Amino acid sequence: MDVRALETLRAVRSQGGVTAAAGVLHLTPSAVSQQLAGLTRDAGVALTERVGRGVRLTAAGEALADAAVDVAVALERARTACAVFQDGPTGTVRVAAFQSGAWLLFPRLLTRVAARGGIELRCSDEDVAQRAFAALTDSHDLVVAHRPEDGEPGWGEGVRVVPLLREPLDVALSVDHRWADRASLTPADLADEDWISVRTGFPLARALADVGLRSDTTPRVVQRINDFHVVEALVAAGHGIALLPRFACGGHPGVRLVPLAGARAGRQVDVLVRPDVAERRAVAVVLAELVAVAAEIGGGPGLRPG
Amino acid sequence: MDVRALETLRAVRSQGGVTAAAGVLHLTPSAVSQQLAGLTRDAGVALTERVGRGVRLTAAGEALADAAVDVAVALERARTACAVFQDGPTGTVRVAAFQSGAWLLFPRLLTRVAARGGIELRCSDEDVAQRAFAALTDSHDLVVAHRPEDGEPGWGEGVRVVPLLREPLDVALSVDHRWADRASLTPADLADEDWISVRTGFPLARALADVGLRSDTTPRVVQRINDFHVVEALVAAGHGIALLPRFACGGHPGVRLVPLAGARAGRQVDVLVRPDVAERRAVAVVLAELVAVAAEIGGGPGLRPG
DNA sequence: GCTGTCGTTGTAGCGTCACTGCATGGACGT
DNA sequence: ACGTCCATGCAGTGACGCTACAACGACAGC
Repeated sequence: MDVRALETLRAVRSQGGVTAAAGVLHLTPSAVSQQLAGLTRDAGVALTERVGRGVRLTAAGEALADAAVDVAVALERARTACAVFQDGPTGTVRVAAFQSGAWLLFPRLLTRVAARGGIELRCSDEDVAQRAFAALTDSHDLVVAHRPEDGEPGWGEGVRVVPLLREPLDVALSVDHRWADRASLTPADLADEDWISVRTGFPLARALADVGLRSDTTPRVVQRINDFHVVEALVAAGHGIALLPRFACGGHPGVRLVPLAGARAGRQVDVLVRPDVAERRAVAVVLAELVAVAAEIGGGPGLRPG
Repeated sequence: MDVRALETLRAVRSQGGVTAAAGVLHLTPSAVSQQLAGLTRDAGVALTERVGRGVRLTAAGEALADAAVDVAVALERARTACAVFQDGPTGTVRVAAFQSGAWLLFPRLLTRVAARGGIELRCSDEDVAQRAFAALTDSHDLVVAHRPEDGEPGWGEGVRVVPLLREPLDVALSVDHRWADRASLTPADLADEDWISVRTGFPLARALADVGLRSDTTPRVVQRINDFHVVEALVAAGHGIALLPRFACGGHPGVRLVPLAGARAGRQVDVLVRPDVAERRAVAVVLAELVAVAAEIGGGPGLRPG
């Protein structure tokens, strides 16, 4: 029973298909298929079953994929076991984050990690839908993801979740808006406004719908923009209002953030990491620094990154 | 980091050398050496160091060998994970035991396992010194070993120990001996007798020395025979007396076993199994049957195998 | 001190195995 | 009904690990 094949099986599960798994493994789909065939032969039971034009893991496949994670963890522990006998944690760590999270965290994180020395950070921002965050753990060591705070915390199977911070969502108004000077706003106040939201399937889309539920209305979404800086520009120009995270936004001079009263709106920012990757000392160090950065930001709501 | 190489490192530790490890792995010493070299390159630290004309594991090597056991366990769990989705436990299990243990346990064990079906037993008797028992776990799934009951229970590193039974040691006399009809004997009674013991380094050699200590004498050993049936034949012919285990001996018509009073003498019978091998369902079943057989024997001291 | 032997380490040759590329078959959407 | 996408099977090729052989170092005996 080959470890590479087990890793492949795990990738097929998290990526949801042979071709996608081949992508993150830097292989051809044919190679993945052959590894699965060999693994199935070793296991003696079917591990995948065809569903439509794709494949899905059987119950046995799921169990084996779970076991594959344990194998990977044990292997990584083995690497760590002899790594302590040499120098400190070293190597490159690949970190992915959604844009506003990247804007909020990466500058401080890079500073702190550079100060420690020995670890090279490879940061990248990824604009993916809610369900796609877990799959990023195949190509990145640490994945900073966000979700509605009241949503289920289920990110996916075989992925460890480390909470970073809860970020309140404020109402972003143009400074020329009639309520720009209000200390707070209720859902009822916002019933008849033009809204700028994000694309459906992305974490903050549901947060706005939840706010609408409080006033028994459906928010009138006139634009769907994912990049918050673009949203800010639109809000400043008076093209609508938006729900924006407090820490990551608010720098635009033409935009005012007003807290929401009578409704609890927020997003939860988590770090996703595969258990085996988490065993790497360098990854553990970066994760700890990430938590520290989040504590700094969450502790003082007015803080800016840098 | 290859799992084969990790397994090789573990074998080098338990076998105490490259050539011996190559033997149990069915490889040439050159292949083992190359695997070690590759593993050392991956680890970044020296895993072995030369001592005399052999090698020894460094601290890093020991740590990595420990981790290798965990990897093997995880891999075996993976196999078991999908094995539950097919049929019951199956396969062949290799069991080794010292001679008198084999005589005592194998017949009943074979009967019980055959009654379950699906598992093929490959039994063998091994006459090795105390320290060599642990190394047998590389070539056998289960190893039945024995040791003086008051000795340290340390069998070796990375091996799981399951106690089977404690077996008292009685004094074996010829039926013509002047004390053959005594109900019990004290160490002082035996101070001036000719003894038949086992070869030095074997478990029961120390038990006799301990009995001698109780009477402040050194037992006069006139023969050293490892096979208890040969010992019985010599005792019956009046060539000396011996310390023999109660359950495994006593069938000879010319020999009488007399309990020892005033001194507690016994041997402890254990099963040695590698943690990864213990994960195999078939091995676990056989181990459970072995424990059951031992309970039968230990429960009624007069029982004979069959 | 020299020699014989044992055990580990390096090198050339070879076999095996896994991956690439391409072709095939099935399933969904237009 | 056709095109597209995805998974799978098959031949070719490359790399990797093993065997066989040779060399070096270390211990024991004369």
